[in-house]
Amino acid sequence: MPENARATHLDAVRERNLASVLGAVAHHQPVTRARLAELTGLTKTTVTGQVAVLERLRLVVGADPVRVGGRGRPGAPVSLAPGPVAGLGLEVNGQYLAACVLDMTGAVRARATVAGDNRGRRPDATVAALADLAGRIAAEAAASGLDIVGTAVALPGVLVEDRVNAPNLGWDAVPAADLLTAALPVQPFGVTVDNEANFGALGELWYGAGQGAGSYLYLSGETGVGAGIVVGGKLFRGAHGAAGELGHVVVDPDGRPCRCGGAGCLEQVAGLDALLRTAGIPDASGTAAAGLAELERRLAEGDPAALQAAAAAGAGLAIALTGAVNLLDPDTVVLGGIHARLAPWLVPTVEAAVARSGSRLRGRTPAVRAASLGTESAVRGAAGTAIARIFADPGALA
Amino acid sequence: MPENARATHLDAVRERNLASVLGAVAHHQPVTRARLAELTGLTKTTVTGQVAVLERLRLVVGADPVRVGGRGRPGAPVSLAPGPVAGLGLEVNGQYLAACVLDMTGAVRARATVAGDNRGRRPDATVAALADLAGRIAAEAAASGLDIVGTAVALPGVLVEDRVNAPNLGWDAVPAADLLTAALPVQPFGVTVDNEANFGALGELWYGAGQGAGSYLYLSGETGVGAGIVVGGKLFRGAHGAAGELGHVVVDPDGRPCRCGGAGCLEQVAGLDALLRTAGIPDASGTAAAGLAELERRLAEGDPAALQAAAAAGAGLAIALTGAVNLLDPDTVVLGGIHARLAPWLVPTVEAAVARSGSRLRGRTPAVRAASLGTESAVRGAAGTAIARIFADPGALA
DNA sequence: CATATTAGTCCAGTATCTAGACTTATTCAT
DNA sequence: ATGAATAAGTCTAGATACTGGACTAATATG
Repeated sequence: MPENARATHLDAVRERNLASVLGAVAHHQPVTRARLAELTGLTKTTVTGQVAVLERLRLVVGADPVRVGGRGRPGAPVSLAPGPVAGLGLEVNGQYLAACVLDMTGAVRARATVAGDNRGRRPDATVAALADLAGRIAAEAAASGLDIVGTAVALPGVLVEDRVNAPNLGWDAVPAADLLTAALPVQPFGVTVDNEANFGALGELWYGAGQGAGSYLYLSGETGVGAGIVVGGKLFRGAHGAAGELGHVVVDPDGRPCRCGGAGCLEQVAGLDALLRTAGIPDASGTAAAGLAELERRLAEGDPAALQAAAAAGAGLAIALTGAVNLLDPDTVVLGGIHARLAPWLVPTVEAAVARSGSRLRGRTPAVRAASLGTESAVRGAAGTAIARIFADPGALA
Repeated sequence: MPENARATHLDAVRERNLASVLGAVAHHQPVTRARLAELTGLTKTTVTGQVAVLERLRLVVGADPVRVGGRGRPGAPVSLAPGPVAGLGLEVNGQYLAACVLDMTGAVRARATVAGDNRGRRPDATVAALADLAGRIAAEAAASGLDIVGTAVALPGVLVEDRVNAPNLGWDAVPAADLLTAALPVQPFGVTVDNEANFGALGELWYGAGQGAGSYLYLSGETGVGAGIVVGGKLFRGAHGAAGELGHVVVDPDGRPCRCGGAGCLEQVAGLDALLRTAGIPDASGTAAAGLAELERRLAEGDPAALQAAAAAGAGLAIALTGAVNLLDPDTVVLGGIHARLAPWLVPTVEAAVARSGSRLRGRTPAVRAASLGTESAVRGAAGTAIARIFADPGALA
């Protein structure tokens, strides 16, 4: 039996149309009310009313009347307001905490990072440190006239029923959303928690290398390897929110056993630890960043072990991504995290494999690119998500 | 910049609520208006009005007042009408054409199959034969008081921008939807064309082994191997509708070259041709069904070559499905087509592999089952899709 | 047989959108 | 300069769909 649609009431129409007008402003700013009416299919009357609401919510402001030289009365254009409404993105990582404030226009208005080893630290201690960082950056934002209305937090782990498993942090079934909601100030849009790969995918989609792609796959490589899947501009989360575990796709049936219980997983050839091991770089624990830098140096020099490590990673990625492309049919594949840094050694292999496989079926070959936001993909995506929630339901600010 | 919602008008509210009421009837029939008001969150007044519309459209009918023994005035329940509104499903396959008529309740009201080799036949000839079959079954349905309002057609190929590539039929960029729309009578809901694996997935979801699964993966094995992906009760089509090409996931990097351009694809170990080859069964062309029967016989006898073929297919499926499960996070995996018939020899291997990999991350292990509709999965899914379009927009019948 | 209880209908009221007339602001031609 | 043409934005009336509560209908209970 097909599923059924949820009932809608009249006020829902208003809310939807408010979101629709705000979205049209975002995509076409600066834009007049008359043009908004064309864009949304609503009448001028309705648009005027909705714009008035959005102005009252301080989400849009009147812009300078940019005349191009038409005939009649010139329109009074509106644009997204560069404040005071803002969203906060936070990120917890093995090596650092990061924060980033975005205003409605998507501009970065504040950012901060706190280095420190979060692996093995107690979850509540990490959450307290994050709340402290959030408090400081919120104060900084307030000083420049911004008001944070929602927060999103990127974690390096899998969400299972509102609990987070993050092996690289030593977190096991931690109710992260609850802890964070309790630790952070109350906000109209509350706190959203998700996987670092998912937010990274959105970050690159909105502000980085994924712009313009309707559907794409973002590969997030650190110690572990994960993927964020975007379809039609939205995250694909799977049935229980655990989609995108690309790191545990089997790329070598006879390969090394993996901490996931399987063997020959992608993570065992393309994760940071695996790369350093194969390249013969000592695992000076806690200095992952240093290890990566050393690997890059040796690759640039042409060190054979390093090149072999990159080749193995490239081959593994090629197999895993070929499979993912056949299964998901994306526009674009973006390599993020360590794989963005190693892109020169990986992209050609991956691109060739993806182009070869299935090309005779699909006709079209997805582009393969390196991420362009570096280590910021996930925080930016998180902050963007906080903003996106405002776009989805601006009326909730009232 | 986040995407924007489309504007809604008042009449859209009416349409949505009409669909909502119809859906509630479907899921809870027989059901009174008062209960429908509770279920949908609409008022009794509104529900009464909507039910009146649905009765006028002949989608629901009054049912016998089933009293359980409450106090007050007994309700006058309504149920889905077992006619005259009906949907038609069609399927084109290498070896046969099939058709199936479903009424609103999901009951099969007519079915027919025409055997014949469609491989290499000209697309327009195949379409003409299909239209002929559709005409005959529509006449049969009309004789029992049914009126077909929409048709869906399952094809063994990939859709690329409204054109179908179906290597097993010899179809290359055939504008199937246009040909079929022209060949079939005009209907309110028109003609929907999709992949056989996608419709098979929906067929098993609604009427077969996938019932109750929110998200699942349906494996459709014939000469080729494809997958239908259902997420949250809806098909996942990917960016360009070509998602689910599981047959071309790499399961053996050193394996045989494949017609897709790659090498070591799943299809090369788990497709029907590959299975027969490995089992040493001569490829008596055109008798695929006979080949499969022979393979089953030899497996039952314990023939070593046949067992080896099944083991290789099982191992390949295990790798491909493990990857798919990690990427998509479904509830359930359903093996369809030839793999349903071979399930006894495949399910244990696949189930063990899927349970092993990623279990430490996700906690939950998807169930692995054989399809239960046999060769009918795809036609049933197609017919169900025709019906589903009525459920999605009942007002379009007016 | 009266009362309680629940189903379904009727009717007035509210919120939202639409349509078209009207006002305002600007350009272009005379 | 001045008036016609043009386009933006506002105002008013009207249509539509839902809500809420009063009302009628049908049945069980005591």
